[in-house]
Amino acid sequence: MPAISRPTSKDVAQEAGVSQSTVSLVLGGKWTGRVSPATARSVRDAAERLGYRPNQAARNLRLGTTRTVLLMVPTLTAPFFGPVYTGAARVAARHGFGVVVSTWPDDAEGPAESPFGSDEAIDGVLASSIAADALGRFRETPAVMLDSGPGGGVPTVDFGVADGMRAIAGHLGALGHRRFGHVAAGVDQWTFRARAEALAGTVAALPGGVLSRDTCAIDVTSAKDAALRLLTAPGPPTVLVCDDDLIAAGAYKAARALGLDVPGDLSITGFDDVLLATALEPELTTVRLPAEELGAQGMTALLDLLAGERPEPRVLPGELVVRESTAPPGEGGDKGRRV
Amino acid sequence: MPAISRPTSKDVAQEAGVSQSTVSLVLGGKWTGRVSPATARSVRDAAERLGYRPNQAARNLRLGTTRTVLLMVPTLTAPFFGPVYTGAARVAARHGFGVVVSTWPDDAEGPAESPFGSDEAIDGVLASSIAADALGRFRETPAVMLDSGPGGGVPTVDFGVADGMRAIAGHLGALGHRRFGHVAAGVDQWTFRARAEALAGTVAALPGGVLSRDTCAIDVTSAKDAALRLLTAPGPPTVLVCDDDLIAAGAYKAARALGLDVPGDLSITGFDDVLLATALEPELTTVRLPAEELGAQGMTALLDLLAGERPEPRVLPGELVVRESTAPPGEGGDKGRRV
DNA sequence: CTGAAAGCGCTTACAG
DNA sequence: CTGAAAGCGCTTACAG
Repeated sequence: MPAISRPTSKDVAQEAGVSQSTVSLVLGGKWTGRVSPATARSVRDAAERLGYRPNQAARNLRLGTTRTVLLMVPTLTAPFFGPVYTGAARVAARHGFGVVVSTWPDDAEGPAESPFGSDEAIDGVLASSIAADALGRFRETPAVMLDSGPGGGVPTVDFGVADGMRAIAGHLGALGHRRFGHVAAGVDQWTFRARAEALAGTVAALPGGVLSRDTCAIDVTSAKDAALRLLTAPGPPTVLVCDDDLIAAGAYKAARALGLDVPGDLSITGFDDVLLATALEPELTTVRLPAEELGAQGMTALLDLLAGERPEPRVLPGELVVRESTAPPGEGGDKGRRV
Repeated sequence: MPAISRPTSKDVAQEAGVSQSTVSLVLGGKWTGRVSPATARSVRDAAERLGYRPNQAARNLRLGTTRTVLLMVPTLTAPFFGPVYTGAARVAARHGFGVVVSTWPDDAEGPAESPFGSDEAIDGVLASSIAADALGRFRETPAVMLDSGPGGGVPTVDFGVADGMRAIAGHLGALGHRRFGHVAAGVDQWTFRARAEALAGTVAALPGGVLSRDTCAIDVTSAKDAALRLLTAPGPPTVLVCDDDLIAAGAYKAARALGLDVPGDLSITGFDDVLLATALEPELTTVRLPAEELGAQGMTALLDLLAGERPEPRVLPGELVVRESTAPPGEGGDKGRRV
C-alpha cells in the first residue's frame, strides 16, 4: 500500500499533451528521428514536474524480464563475500536491477533446500568461486563467472592471484627466507590451485628454496592445527604463507602456542586483506583483493551480456600490502619467546 | 530471455479443464467454500505437472505491490550487518520477497547520492540501528525498527543489550575486578547508550566499583588510542569493557603496546561475537548477539505488519561467552610483560 | 512526426 | 460452485 498513488506514464502524457506512446518513446531513449526535439523536451519536463518513476512490474511484465540477477557464492559466512555483494548490488541498482543471493547447494540437501529463492525467475547469474562446469541448471541462463579462473566459454572476472602470490613469495625471498610453509585451503577452487602453483613456482626458482605444505579448512582452529603440524616437523619453515587472512589468524595462534614471536621467529602472510588483517597483532602482511570491485565489474559484464555484447575477460590485480608480520628469518632468536 | 517460456495460469487452467479464475482462487488459497475440493485437487495436480510458478511481475502489477523490502543499515562495512541481511533475506525469499540494502545517508551527500536504489518502489522498510524519528521520508511506509530501542510507535526487534552488559559486568565483578574502563563507541545509537547505562549501573552497585570511560570511533586505530588513554591515566583500570569486538581488538593492541599481558595484567571484553572474537589471541570474552536472528525476526514482523497485523515488540537475548581474555585482576603481575 | 490499440499474466469483483 | 471480463502500467508493432 504505497502512501500516494504514483504518477503513471498516462499522467505524464496528459501533462505534456501527448500520447502514452510518445512518453514511452522519449523516456525510453528511443525517440531520435521519431519524435520532435521540442516534444521530447516537453515530455521530459512533464515527467520531471510530476516526479514520474516508471513502474518496474509493468515494464517487466511487458518485456518478459525480471530485472533480477542471482549471485551465487560458496558461503555467506566468509567476510569476503559481503563486499562482492555490495559491489554487485551497487551497479545493479544503477540499472534498476535487484540482486538475490544464494549459496551453492553443497550442503548435501540439494537445491530444493537452498535457503534463498534460487528458483525464482532471474535474468542472469553471477557465479562466484566455482568451476564453470558446475553451473548446472544455470547453463541456459546468461552467466558471468567470478573468481573462477579463465575458460569455460563464459565471460569471467578474476583476481590476479598468481601475481599476488608471486609478490608475496618475492617479498619473502628478498627478506632472505628459504624455508617456506604453505598453509593451504583444502578447497577445490581455481583460486587456491592458482595460489599453490604460483607459490611452488616461485620457491622452486629460489636458490635453496624448499616448500612444505599442509591443508586445512577455512577456519581458525583447523588452520592452527595445520600450522602446528608444519612448525613441528623436522626442519621447520621460517615463514608460513597462508591462503587467506583467516587461516593466517590460525597460524598466529600456532606461533603463540609454540612461543614463537611474529615476525622475530616466524613470518606469516595472509591473502585477501579483510578487516581482520589490521585487527591482528602484529598487523598482517597480505595481498589486497578488491572484492567490491569484483562484484561491480562482474555485474557490469553481466549487464553487457544481457545487452547482447560479448564482454572481454577481466583480471583485477591484487596489491601486496606489507605490514608487520614479515621480517628477515631468524632475526628474533629466542628473545621474543614467551613462557 | 528465459530458456523456455514458462507455463502460465492459463496453461494450468487448460490442463485442468477449468477457468483461469478457478486456478487463481485455488493456488491463491482462497478457494474454500468457492471451489469444490475435487476441482481444487485437479488444479493443484495440473500446476504440479506443468511446474507452474506464478509470474511475480504480473502479480505485482495487478496488486500494486513490489514484493521488495528495503533494509537500511548505518554502514555496510561492519561485519555485523552481513548476517542481519542474510536472516532477513532468508525469510523474505520464503514469501517471495526480495531485499534491497541501503545505508543511511549520513555521508553528507544526502539521499540522492545513496549508492543503492533507495528510491525504488518498496512495500516496507527494515530500519536498523537508528532513532525512530530519523525515519524521514519512510514515515509513510510500513516499517519495523531493528536494534533501535523500544518506543516510537513502530514495531521493534531489539537485542537485550542491557542484560548482556550486566552479564559481562557481573562476570567481571565476580572475578574480583573493581576498576573498570569503558572503551565506548562514540556513536549516538540506542544500543550504545543502553550499554553505557547498564555498565555504569552495575559498576556503581559494586562495593568500591569505579568506572572511567573514553570514547572512540568503531575502528581498530581509534579504539587503540582510547584504550591507551584509559590505561595511562592515574589509577588505571584492571579491565577494559569494549563496546564491540572490533574495539576490543584495538584494546588488545594497546595492551601489547604497553607490555601488558591479557588476561594476566588486564582483562578485556567485547560485544557482538563476530568472527574476529575467536581469531584474536587470547580468544575474546564477549556477548553473542544473534544478528541473523535479528534480521529474520525483523522480516517476520514486517511481513505480519504488511498482512495487517500489529506485531508485538520483541527482544532477543544476548549470551555471555566466556573465553580466555578475562581473569582475576593482578594475577599476572609483571611476569607476562614483554619488552 | 504522432496516436490508437494490443497484450504481457495475473486477481478480483460480478454474473450466473 | 464456476466462468467471462476488466484492468494494473508499461512497450511496441502498426497505421496514418
